[in-house]
Amino acid sequence: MDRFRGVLKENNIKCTKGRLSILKILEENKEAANAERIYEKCSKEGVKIDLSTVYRTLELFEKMSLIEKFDIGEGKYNYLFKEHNHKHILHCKLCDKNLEIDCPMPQVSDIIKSKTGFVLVEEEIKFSGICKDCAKINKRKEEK
Amino acid sequence: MDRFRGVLKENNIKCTKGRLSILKILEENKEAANAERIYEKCSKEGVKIDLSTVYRTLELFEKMSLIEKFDIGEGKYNYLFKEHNHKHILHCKLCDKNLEIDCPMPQVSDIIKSKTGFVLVEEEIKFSGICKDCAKINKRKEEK
DNA sequence: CTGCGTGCAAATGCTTTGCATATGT
DNA sequence: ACATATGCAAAGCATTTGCACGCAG
Repeated sequence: MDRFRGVLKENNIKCTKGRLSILKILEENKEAANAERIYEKCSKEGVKIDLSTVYRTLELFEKMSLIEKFDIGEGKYNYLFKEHNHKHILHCKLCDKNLEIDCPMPQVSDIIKSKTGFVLVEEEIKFSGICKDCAKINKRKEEK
Repeated sequence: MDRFRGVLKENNIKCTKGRLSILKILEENKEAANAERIYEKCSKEGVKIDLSTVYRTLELFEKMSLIEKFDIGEGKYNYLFKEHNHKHILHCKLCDKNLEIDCPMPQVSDIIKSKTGFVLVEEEIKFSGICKDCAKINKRKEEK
């Protein structure tokens, strides 16, 4: 349990029972969970906490890069402890610049799962396109 | 303009000024648009219509498979005229069954665009995983 | 002791729905 | 004429925010 205290201290986050409990729950969870689910788990562990506090805590953890928040559609979000996160490269076809983004697959994966019950275990993706800056330049050319 | 009347008739949808206008706007739009944007375009064309009617019309068109509704996160949706829609195969690694889904890339694309300004123009994806039925069987095995 | 964290209630923003009226066929 | 489409206002729902009080450092 002191491990979690340490994590919070390292990130200059004040220790409170709620935050410790949420951190623990997130760390133990392999799968992404939503605020409600985390709220319920807190209750089960006897930690009385308000749902709004759960949201605020998750927001804080995300800002501190302890977890990743991802949008699963319908205005809902899941939260996942950062551990095996990986990135993707967006390669601009015009300027050859590379831009790094968090892997968007957890979202796709969750969407597909909720709609079809299909669980993705493997995927290969290659992204390429046109970056913001090049898009601007392109637009200017078109306007001439 | 009669083209649109025809489309509605074919689908047994009553013709109203609002529906015609929305169908026209959708057909002319290359990019996916949200209800608000469609509502604004109606107004610009002098078609007075309520936002709730726009939503109901979009819901109807989607049910009739004239358009595709896709979730772009934050509880928001975009609508796209069906024309160049393509599908993907989900291949189950356990039973070898194939499941067809609408390409999830428009969503990913819109999400990436809104967050980074990067416009995807090309992607290669290969999905494989475990289908609903096999997941069930697997679970049963684990429980033993 | 002081500022940050919290509970509670109310607000938000997009979308959906109920109901009385208007409109297409 | 009759069912169905529409406008208006109000409800839904996950998430966010304002405010007064409470607790960690």
